[in-house]
Amino acid sequence: MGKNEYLCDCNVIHPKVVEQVLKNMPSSTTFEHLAKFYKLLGDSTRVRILFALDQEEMCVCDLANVLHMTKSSVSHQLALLRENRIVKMRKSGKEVYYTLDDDHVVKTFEVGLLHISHKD
Amino acid sequence: MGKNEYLCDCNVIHPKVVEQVLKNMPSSTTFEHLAKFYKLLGDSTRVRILFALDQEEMCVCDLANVLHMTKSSVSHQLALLRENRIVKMRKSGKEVYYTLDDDHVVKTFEVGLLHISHKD
DNA sequence: TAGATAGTTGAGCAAACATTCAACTGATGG
DNA sequence: CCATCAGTTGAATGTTTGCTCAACTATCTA
Repeated sequence: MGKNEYLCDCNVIHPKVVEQVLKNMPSSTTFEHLAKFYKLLGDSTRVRILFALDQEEMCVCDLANVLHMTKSSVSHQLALLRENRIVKMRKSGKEVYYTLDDDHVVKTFEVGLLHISHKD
Repeated sequence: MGKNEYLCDCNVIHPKVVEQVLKNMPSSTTFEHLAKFYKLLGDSTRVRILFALDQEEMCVCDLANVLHMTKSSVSHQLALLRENRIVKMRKSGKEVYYTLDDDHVVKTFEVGLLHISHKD
């Protein structure tokens, strides 16, 4: 996502609107963090993982069975979620147990589900 | 995302947990809709567009100037958001004005911003 | 100690995706 | 009618990304 400082190819039509909106825009970094967060929720496998973990603490094999996927595939996605502190893990014997690590994720879910049920 | 009915490569370790979670899991379609919704918010350009439109109704050229991008690029993203009924358009003369078409988007934003400010 | 099971990890690959470029439509004004 | 400006659209391109496969670590148990 390395952005150049390229200019747009058209003129401002309503200078006051542009000026006003520009004044209120948060930094690019803020938007990138926000987009990154939503992108993590923007995959059906990860959404299903989070939904499952929202109900129960689960180990990788059980998750794989619930999702009908390979351990590897699930583990890759869990690693991604872990790196971004959306889930956390706990080791116990041979197993690794995962749980949600973020209250906001649950709230985002609720709003998202509301959106879905409203539109489709 | 055409998923096969392939099996996972490991055994169930806690049958009761798996059974219980499986019982509560919504359909794959529901998760795909949900993921699709989040994926639409999972891009910094689109997030910036939505943030701008949350403040003011804007035409494509003004948006392009606010975002420092080409009309084409902005228009492509607006088309995507329009197809998914997240923004709507209104024609007036040569210009096309866009606004948000979904209350839930705003609420999702709030939760997302909360998440960001909490973690970083 | 050897074998089996739980889980992780990196490389490879195909599909999805964001931006660019160029050609196009359509409305305005001289 | 012609030139210009706002906006859209499709093809091309380079990047991102999700899954697979195979190799690996670690823990338990016979």
